[in-house]
Amino acid sequence: MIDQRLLRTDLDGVKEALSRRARAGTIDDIDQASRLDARLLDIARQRDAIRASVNGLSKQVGQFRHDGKMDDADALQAESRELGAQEKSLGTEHDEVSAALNELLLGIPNLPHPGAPDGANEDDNPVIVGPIGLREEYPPHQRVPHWESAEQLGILDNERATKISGAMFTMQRGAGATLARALCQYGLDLNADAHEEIRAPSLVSTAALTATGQLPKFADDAYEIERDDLWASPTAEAPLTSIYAQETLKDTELPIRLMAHSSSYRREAGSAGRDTRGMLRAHEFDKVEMMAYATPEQAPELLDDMVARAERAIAELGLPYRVIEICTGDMGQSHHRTYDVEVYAPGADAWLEVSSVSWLGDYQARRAGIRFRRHGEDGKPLKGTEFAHTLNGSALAVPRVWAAIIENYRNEDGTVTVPEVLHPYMRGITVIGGSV
RNA sequence: GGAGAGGUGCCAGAGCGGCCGAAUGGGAUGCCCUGCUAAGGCAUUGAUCCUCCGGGAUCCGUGGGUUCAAAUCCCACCCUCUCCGCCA
Repeated sequence: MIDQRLLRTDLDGVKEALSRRARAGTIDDIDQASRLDARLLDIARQRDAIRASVNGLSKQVGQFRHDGKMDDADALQAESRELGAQEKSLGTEHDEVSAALNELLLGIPNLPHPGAPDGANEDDNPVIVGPIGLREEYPPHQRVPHWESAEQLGILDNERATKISGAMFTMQRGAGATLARALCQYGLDLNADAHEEIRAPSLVSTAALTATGQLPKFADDAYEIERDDLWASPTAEAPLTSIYAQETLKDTELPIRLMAHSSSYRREAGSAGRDTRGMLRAHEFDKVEMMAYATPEQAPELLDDMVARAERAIAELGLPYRVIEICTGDMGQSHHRTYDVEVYAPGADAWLEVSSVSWLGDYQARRAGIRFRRHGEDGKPLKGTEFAHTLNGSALAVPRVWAAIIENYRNEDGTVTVPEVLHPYMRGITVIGGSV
């Protein structure tokens, strides 16, 4: 959520920033929100004034009754009762306007960082690193898409996964399953130097998904477990961000950096029919996620560090990759500034997004009620609190990295060499397929 | 799922429907006392919103209700603890 007060203090600035996002209707929503905000303020002032009178009268009533002046008390009670009726109607109006405003605000995207590149869509995302490790030519045996080679090797069995759960579910077997698990462990170990490992719930509350921005606007993208008012977490970002919801942290304990391996569940409602083959897009997939709570001052450096970590994971696997910055037209609703790491898969002949690292500003913190208190040089707490900044990003998205390994490391005989950094986790498997 | 107990400030813990944003104790902070420490004395110690900066409103698990007035009464829900059941 953007800062509601900006609607009063810098409406033009908000509009200017959000117009860069090229999302239809946003400016109208801002105008509408601004009007509602003004009205709400007006109503709240009136209501508070009436409440003040009622409170004052009630006190007098108490005094009169205490002194035995019942007639005076009765008179004041009557007066107060009338005020109460006024307050009630104002209160109803206040609640209605407040609900409408809140709904609007929850749908208004975050303000993009001034340095984020302008652009209309994903075609305008500038490449800022690489490509690194990309070959001029790929031999024919690496031009085989993984859904063919992996099925041949017997390490991917999506046909049977479909039998179990339907289309767009995947299943790895044998060395393929081992490889998927190895990637999780690798992703965690690589970042354990700076992150606390979390194993969080996979089913999360409506509040948790609202905090991160998936709700209310993108409800169709998530699996809902209606009976229990829970949602299958579409990313570990959701549970990780709600860990400190409604808490006030100390600036001295920031940044708090967490990582989690989790399964992620997505209905992929908006991308039905896209990337339906292999491991490129599935309803359920595993990844290792990084998350940070920070002060506004710490955030830029953390963003760079998290991108570097995502990059390093791919680089050390020996996969060709590049880093792009997401332009204003392609950014997610909650994002303030975002970088993607993409890996090249020669078989599918595509750049696959394997990490998306974002700085959310205080957008999610405001929704989740995550605050922090500053402390002075002398270590004493200062007056007041601020919303924290949050950042998150995938340290390693398993399926697409898995696919990229199968395609990039495919040998002429159809076997797949396991990247060296994964050897500690592969139970001795260094080559997939062939006579092991 | 069943039975019972409970959810109050940084912590513990009290709270007749009005004098309760909240006793008391602990902690923390400041000052005094003191050669130092300990002990002691005094004081301070929540957040959010609005503000004509005087102040006003709200918050005692959450949401409703009763009342001139609710931490206190009523209803629903959530969570925690104990016992039983079930279970990895």
